[in-house]
Amino acid sequence: MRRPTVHDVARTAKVSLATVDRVLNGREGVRPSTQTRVQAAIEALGFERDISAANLSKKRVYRFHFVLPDGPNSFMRNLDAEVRRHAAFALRDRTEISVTVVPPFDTRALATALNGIAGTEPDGVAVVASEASEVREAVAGLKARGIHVVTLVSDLPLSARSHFVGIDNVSAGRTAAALLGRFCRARPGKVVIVSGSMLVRDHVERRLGFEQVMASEFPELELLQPVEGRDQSELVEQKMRYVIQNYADITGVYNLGGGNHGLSRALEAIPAGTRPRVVAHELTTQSRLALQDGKFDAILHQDIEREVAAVTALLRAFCDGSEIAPGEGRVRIEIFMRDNLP
Amino acid sequence: MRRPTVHDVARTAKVSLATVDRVLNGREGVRPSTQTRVQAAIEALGFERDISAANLSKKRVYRFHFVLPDGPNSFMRNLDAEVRRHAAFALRDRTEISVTVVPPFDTRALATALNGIAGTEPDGVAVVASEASEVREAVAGLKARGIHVVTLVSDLPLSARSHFVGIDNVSAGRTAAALLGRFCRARPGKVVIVSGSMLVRDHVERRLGFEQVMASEFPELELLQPVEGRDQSELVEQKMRYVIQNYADITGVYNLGGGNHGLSRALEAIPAGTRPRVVAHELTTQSRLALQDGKFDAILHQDIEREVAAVTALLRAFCDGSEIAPGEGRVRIEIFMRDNLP
DNA sequence: TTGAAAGCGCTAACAA
DNA sequence: TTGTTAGCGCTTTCAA
Repeated sequence: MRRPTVHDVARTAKVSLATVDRVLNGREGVRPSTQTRVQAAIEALGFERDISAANLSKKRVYRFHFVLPDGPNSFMRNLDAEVRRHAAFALRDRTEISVTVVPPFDTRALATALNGIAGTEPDGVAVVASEASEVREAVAGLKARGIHVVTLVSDLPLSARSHFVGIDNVSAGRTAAALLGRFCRARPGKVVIVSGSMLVRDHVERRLGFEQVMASEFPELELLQPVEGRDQSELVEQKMRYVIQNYADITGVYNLGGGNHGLSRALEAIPAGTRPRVVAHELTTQSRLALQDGKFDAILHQDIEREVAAVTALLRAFCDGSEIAPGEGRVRIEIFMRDNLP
Repeated sequence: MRRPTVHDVARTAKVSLATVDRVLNGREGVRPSTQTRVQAAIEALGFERDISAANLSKKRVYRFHFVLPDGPNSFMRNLDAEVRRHAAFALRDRTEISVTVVPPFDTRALATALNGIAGTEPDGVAVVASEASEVREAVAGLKARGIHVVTLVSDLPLSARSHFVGIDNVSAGRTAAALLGRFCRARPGKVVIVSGSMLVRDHVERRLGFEQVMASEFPELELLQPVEGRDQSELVEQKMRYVIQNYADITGVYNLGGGNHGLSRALEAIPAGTRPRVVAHELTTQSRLALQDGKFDAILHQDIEREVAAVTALLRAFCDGSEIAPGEGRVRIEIFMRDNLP
């Protein structure tokens, strides 16, 4: 059975193609009675419009702009690379993607960048957000000009952003605690959190989740004051060396931000047999190595490919004014250990 | 800049559209010299064919058939449901999907079913394989008729199947051991493997991987003789009750097959505080409940949605004779704990 | 071996 | 308010 086309609908409703098209696209200039007739025909035939044919015909081009943090953070560099990879791919779907990078943890620079791209009039913007009112205002400005904004990886709630794409970071923190807590039960002691910056929401949320579960399920483990490494390997290494020197019974480490390489190096100060259990975030060259040589026990990961694909799908949907499936943009938290590395 | 179309290529190469199309699709009847001229034009313009326009034009219909195990196994029922859900979706891509179910662990019935669908002449077949020579022969028969076969979830190596879609099951077993071993370190004792059937390859491989890592990394944990539950809750429950009664120091359980609900019920015979750590497979209603109430510690999962999508993508690629990306069809092993449930 | 022309399902300018 | 018609980029007869 051939699936019904606009022609079938037109014939059944006894109207022309153009009228069917008007009804289909909710354009005006159709008498209500005709309207219902066409609707009835659509229902009766179970007609569903062929999206690719529609796109081909309207040769609409979507222009999206990504704003990502600059700097050496491997996760962000991977994200950047994936966006550019995806850009080539998206061209086939009439989607042009451009990218700007801005200094990390610099809310002023981020806001300026966002205000700047308004002038290029893209159809949509994706941004790795930092928490600040100036950033919120910039997002509001874009929205006011009819440019849809989606936050990526780190959210900006209570702003004009239309959607968030990323993992549930509270849940990620809780999962880290569930793992680390179980890993450490054999040897109770102190647990260290390494964070990047409390300026970005994903880090705040991970810490929150981690502390929730630690307190309720593993009260025998003592949490030390978090170490702020600003996602910089050198800083993380230096601060962790200090912590390691000052506390003998560190049994677990949760790095919820970047700088895995620094953490990995700092751990070398401890003899292999007595190192703490380690849970960290994002699978990168360095964290993979650490997993393989046994320095890290588990990595929580977000699937960048899915995220970038979700961003463009969402932005396209916003541009078309089409329905967003609930949970769209929510990416699962993946857990990698040495034996299930992809 | 507009992206180049077949018209541009034709104009540049000074040939007609039809000739460009012949070159593009590798059809014969083009003089080598013309061939190169067209190729040159394609290169020069950086032409890339618009796939959706091509599909629209050829209105080719792909007909794929899935053969899945019948029975109460929740994972298989979910798989079945996902295939049917995907079928509706795939229609938009001119892909018609049909499904047959066959009794589980019955290689004769499976072979008969495979031989039967050859008559309906589909373009491709996806099958959850069982290990048997009659099944291999049936696959060879399909292949001989030009019908591509992809194995799904459980593979059939050394057969005429063109590809496998699923997780790396050895790796899954290893991961289960890496988790369970770490979880059990606080309380050394005996570990039980619950399997479905050694007739299906995925179970064999999981067991292999699990035993590898247990032996090399956690020699202090003693593995009991595996319990065969044939993926049936009642059987798993009954056999596990027996094991629990006979061994006091069971510290870990790995269920690599179905019947999670039975396992869950059997565990209730043990006081909550002293229950073993449990790792199982596949997120279903029952295993989710067990995770939530703390009976299970972790679930290894395969993303059914991805798998079914990969199957159709692969079968389409085989039909079109197009390139298969290396690693295509390989699905990541996901780990779920209570706190990262989707 | 090559080309002209019709058509896939949908949209949009223009005419009525 | 409605209809006619010419495309979008590609494929595919059919004829040359």
